[in-house]
Amino acid sequence: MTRLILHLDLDAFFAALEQRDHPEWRGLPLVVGAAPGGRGVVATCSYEARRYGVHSAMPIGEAVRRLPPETVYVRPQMARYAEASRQVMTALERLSPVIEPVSVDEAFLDVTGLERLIGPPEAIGRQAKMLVQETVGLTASVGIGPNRLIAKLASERDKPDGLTVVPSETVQAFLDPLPLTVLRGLGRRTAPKLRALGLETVADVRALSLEHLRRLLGAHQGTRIYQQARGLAEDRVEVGRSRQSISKETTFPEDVTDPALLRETLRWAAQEVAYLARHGGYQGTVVTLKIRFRGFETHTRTQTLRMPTADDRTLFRTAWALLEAGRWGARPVRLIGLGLSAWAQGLDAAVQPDLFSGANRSGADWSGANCSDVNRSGATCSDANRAPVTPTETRLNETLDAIRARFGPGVIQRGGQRRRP
DNA sequence: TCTGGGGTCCTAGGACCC
DNA sequence: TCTGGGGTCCTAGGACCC
Repeated sequence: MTRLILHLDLDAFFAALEQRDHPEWRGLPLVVGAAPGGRGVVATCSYEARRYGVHSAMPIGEAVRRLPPETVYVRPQMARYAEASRQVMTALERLSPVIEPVSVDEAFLDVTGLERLIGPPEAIGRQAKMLVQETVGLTASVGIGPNRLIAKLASERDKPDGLTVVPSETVQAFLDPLPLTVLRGLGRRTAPKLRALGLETVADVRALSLEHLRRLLGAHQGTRIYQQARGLAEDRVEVGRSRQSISKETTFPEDVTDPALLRETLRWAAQEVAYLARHGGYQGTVVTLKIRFRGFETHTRTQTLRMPTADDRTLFRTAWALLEAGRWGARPVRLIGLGLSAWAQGLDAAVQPDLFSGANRSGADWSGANCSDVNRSGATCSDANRAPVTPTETRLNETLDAIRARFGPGVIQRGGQRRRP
């Protein structure tokens, strides 16, 4: 049976939200991302900025070089964006309850059968865009097709504020002239392998045999590309997919050799990850340490624990032990971070929300307390309403403030948004 | 140009067991 | 003396995506 899959993508989401809330920024090039002069990239930029060739993931320095002086630079406020995203997703549920958000600004909906209620696919698409406009006052681009790949490519066809429907009969004609990089999995590394053979478009890829593609890209990847080139892809939309891992990492404004600062940063990451895990009802058994040295050389080390945990001290101790076991010496560190994954069977958030966070609801006052002996169930000082800052965080903030004082404001990027006293 | 942060999934090798 | 095949788990790295 042919399904009808709808993909919706909010146009320049972060930038559009900033311009919505700051009328004085409308019509100007606007960049959401790292501070100019800092060590980061563009997260999103307004369409006015895109005219200068600026795009997501471009190093901020390069963006500054290209953009005119009147450009507005803002730091991401993820909490605000997440809230708007939730509003959008909730509104779209009224169109179809079979919805799978894939990121903060994108979702797939299975709208199979809605034609009887609403009308042709175009009418369903218009309905989706209207819901977004009414809810958050933003435009979205919508694509509709028989599977996720086609729906997604259709939404990219006509941006911003576009609506493209690709019926099954026209899938191949739609796909054939597109550059081969539109296929999922043909990126920076893999695409050149095919270009080396003189291939440019999806039609060119379709000329290769399954065996040839499997030899070139590996059995799994080769098969997937072979199918995608023929318009065949996943058409299931998974409701309530739960996450597989939680991580926190940070790039220092300047490479760090001081072990104390690495320790404090790792402790901060452990607290953040543990906090998120407990509030999501997760306990994980695999701890990952991530470290990136000067020159961008990146390593990961993992350890599988005997017992699942969401305790920040366990995460920190495990990660620190991994770091010491790495024997990397005193090389300048660019980035450090920590992750938790491999949830205890049957205990993820979808099944047992908040199973592990009950102990955190006591309302006890941890502020300024020594949190080393709170309890064994995962509660620590970093919970209690999040308002009091932990001693660890205070120390980290002091260190980061010192760096700010040396390198100027705005250079410190710490992932996510949080309440600060 | 000099590369964020948060993710997902895959591969490949080695250990270990039957 | 030399040497199996399969399954599972763990680990490191990498490609890719938004």
